[in-house]
This record gives sequence, C-alpha cells and structure tokens, in this order.
Amino acid sequence: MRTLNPNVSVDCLVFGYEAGELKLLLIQRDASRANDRSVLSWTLPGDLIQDDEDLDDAAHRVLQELTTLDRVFLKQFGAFGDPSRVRRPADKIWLEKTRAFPEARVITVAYYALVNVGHFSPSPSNFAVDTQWMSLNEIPDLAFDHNLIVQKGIETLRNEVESSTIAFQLLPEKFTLSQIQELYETILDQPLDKRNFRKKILALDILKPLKEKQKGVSHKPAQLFRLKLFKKN
Amino acid sequence: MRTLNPNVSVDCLVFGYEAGELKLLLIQRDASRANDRSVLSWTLPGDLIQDDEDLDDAAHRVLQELTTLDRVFLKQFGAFGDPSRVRRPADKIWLEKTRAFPEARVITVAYYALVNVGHFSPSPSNFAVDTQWMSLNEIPDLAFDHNLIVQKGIETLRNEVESSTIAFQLLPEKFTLSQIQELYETILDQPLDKRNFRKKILALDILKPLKEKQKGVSHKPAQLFRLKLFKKN
DNA sequence: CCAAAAGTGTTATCCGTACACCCATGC
DNA sequence: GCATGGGTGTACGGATAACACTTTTGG
Repeated sequence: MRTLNPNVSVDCLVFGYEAGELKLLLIQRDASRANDRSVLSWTLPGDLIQDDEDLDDAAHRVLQELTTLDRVFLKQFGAFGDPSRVRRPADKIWLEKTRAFPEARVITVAYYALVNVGHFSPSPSNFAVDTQWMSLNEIPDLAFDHNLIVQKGIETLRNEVESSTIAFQLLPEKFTLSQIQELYETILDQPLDKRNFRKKILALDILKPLKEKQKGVSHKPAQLFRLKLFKKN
Repeated sequence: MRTLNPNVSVDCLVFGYEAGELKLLLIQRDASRANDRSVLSWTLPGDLIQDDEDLDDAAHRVLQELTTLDRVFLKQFGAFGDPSRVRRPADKIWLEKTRAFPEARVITVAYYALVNVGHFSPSPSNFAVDTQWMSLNEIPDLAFDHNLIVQKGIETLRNEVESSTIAFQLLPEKFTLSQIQELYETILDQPLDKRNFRKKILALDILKPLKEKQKGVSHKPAQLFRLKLFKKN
C-alpha cells in the first residue's frame, strides 16, 4: 500500500535556459481545491514522499506528476527543515485544504534539474494549475521557504557547472560554441573571453563537430557541435 | 510540547585525527534497553528530530546527548532515504525496543563534524553505551545504511578540505607545519611535496608562528604555529 | 657521531589571461 | 558594401611542480 509520509517532502528546482536567460519552472497551486483565491501562489514543484519510495524516486515522481517532466537529470542538494517555514496564512490554508495532516512538521529534500526548454514541454497536472518558466531575476515571493531553497540551489549550480559538464543539459542537442559561452556567462553572471573559452571547452574533448552549420543567420554561420557519446582514448 | 518526529532523523559523522590517522566516532547502542546481545552494533551518533526543532539544532542536540560533544563545527552533506535501509534483523529489533513507531519509514539528514581529539573527550550517554574512535579503514559493518553515509561523507570532506581551512579544526591549537601536511596527506590519501606545501600554506596568511618550539623530540625541534584569529590587512 | 625530522630556494613547466584582425553570410 | 557575429594565435605572468642539502636536537 502506498501512503504519503506526512513529514517528508521533496522539492525540485527545474532550471531551463531560453533566450539567453536562466529560468526556473514554477507551478501555481490549485485554487479550486483550496477554494480561495488568496491561496493561489507560486511554488516549486514538490510534494510529500510515499512511505515506500526512495528520495530520488520521489523527486522524479513528483516532478512528473506536477509538470509531466520525465526522466530528467536530478541532483539532491540539501535538506531544509526550519520548523517555522510555514508562516504565511496562505500556506497554512493551502495545507489545511490539501493535506491529511496539515499541522505536521515537514522537512523537505531539495533537488535541482537541468532541462532543455525546447525538448521538454512541461504542462500542469495534479494540483498544479499552471506552470511557468520565470527568469531568475523575476522570481516572485514563493510559498514556504522556497525562496531560500532557490538561493541555495543557484549557488550549488554555480559551483557545480565549473567542474562538470552538466550545463550542457540545458542546451539543445546541436549547439554552437557561442551558445555554450553565453550559457556559462549567464549561469556564472560574468563575461568570459571568447578565445580562451573556446580553447578550454575544446580541450575537454567532449564535443563532436557536426558536418552541419547554422542556417539563416545574417553573418558567418557557426559550426554546430554535439556532445560526444564516448570519449576517444 | 516537545515530541519526536517519527520520520526524520539526523546522523553525525564525527571525524577526529590522531596518531596520523583519520578516525570516526562511533557509538554502540544500549543493549539493556534492547535486552538482546545481537542488537549491540556500532552506529553513527544519530536520533529522531523533535517536531519543533531546526535540522541543524537537532544535529547539535543529538550529538551532545549521545557523545557529550558540544558546540562543534557541523555541516549538512546529504539526506538519505532508501526505504529498505532497515534490513538487518538487529536493526529491526532495536527499533522495536526503542521507538514509539518502530515501523515508521525514516529518512535521515547527515552532518559531518571535525573535532580535535585531544580537546574533546566524548563519553557515551543516553542510549549510547560506548563511544569509540575507529580508523577509517577499520570501520565495521554499521547499522542501517550508515556505511553508505560514511562513504559519502568522506568524499564530501575530501572535496571540501581542498578549498577551505576546515581541516585545521582537527588539529590541536598549537601545531607544526609537518603535522598539517601529514593531516592533509591522510585526508587526501596522497603524498605532498614538503617545500611546496609549506609555501602554499604560509601564503594563505592564516598561521601565526609562536615563540615556542617543539620539545622532547630527538631531532631539530619544529616551529609551532596557531591559526590567526584575524587576518591582517 | 649517528639518526631523525626541520627547514630552505631555484628552475622548468603549465595554465590562465589579455588582446585584434579577417571571414562568411544576409540584406 | 556593410553590418553581424564566427573564427583564430601569440605573448606574458603567476602558479605549480620538481628537486637536494644543511641544521638541530637526543641518544
């Protein structure tokens, strides 16, 4: 039997990249279930875990249920458990209308995901009535302690992109070197030198140049690359 | 009212450094409360959180209650929640004898601490009947999924010592450059060049040479240092 | 005087950084 | 032909890595 654990939830920070901006996928909670307009507020996709489910599995399930996103890269980055995280009246009302134990103290385990906005098309389901990509610098006041979680998640992402290639998951399958550079500049929030950046990325030996080039641009068309599936020896 | 939350625990990895070895503080659970010798097994110090308590506070409290260690440096490094983490018969028996809801599914939030073995003297209390420093390469089979947590904690520590000065917390107040080097060699499990290591550490400008020297050694006595309280400008 | 660890400096190499011009395309 | 972004190489400086001998103490 599957029963929800009243004390443990997972929340997912879903990063996407579009039009030169880092975005976060937020959902709006179901007002009809809560029956009160004031309860309409933006939150991270997240929910209670099942009692018989691993944390990572719970994160995947919840993300799938609320946004239809499936099989995305997800990484745990922290547990949050300030007992006073439920302080807004709207959050309380929402819990009362939707949870079996609205007074239960909940700690949440946070994950971040990196998705290619063009590849996935999230749509609201379950108690999510709307999903929306929001630019990082336009994130509104979120429910519970979700703004804190977002801050910590962005820091974690910044630290991790510098020593791994996870950032490529934000790009379409085929991309140009300038697109990667723009992405890194966006995530790290600093300009990077073009020649040095290219040298460094190519030296990683993880990119395969395609025979294709950019089309329909009014300048020299750029070489397209994709991630190598396997490294050569 | 303080009530234990049946679904969330904290566990602490307490690292100590002694005789050139990294050690971990383990506790042995109370056999009299469990009333069964087979339940005597080594575990990380950890316990359920209180419903009205922050996770970080819970980690400090639990560590204090089980080992008397107080006000130590503690850092969260992950949440573990495999529902099959209670698989050994001994773990089940122990839960049945000690927990109000022995069948409850528990996720645990893990912390690591770095302590100066000479400075703190842990002693067992509460349900801990014994505490012992164990070398990292002699860690026995632990309860629940604690061996997994230990592995992840060691990795985290290795990553973090290279970009911070947390490792100094494992040393006594006064130490020699060779002691620091030996500590880093132990944590990173690799030899380091003496002259280069000294240059690098001294360049950090965080060490204050004392007027004292090592005593009672049958070789040239080494300069003693302590951490600077404040950096000079 | 012997053993043991402390302490010290120079050189070669690698890596990060700074920087400017020509190229291919669409309009 | 002009505007736009694509694409390229080199020189410098700082950091890292390799390396061997003298010093001070206790026994």
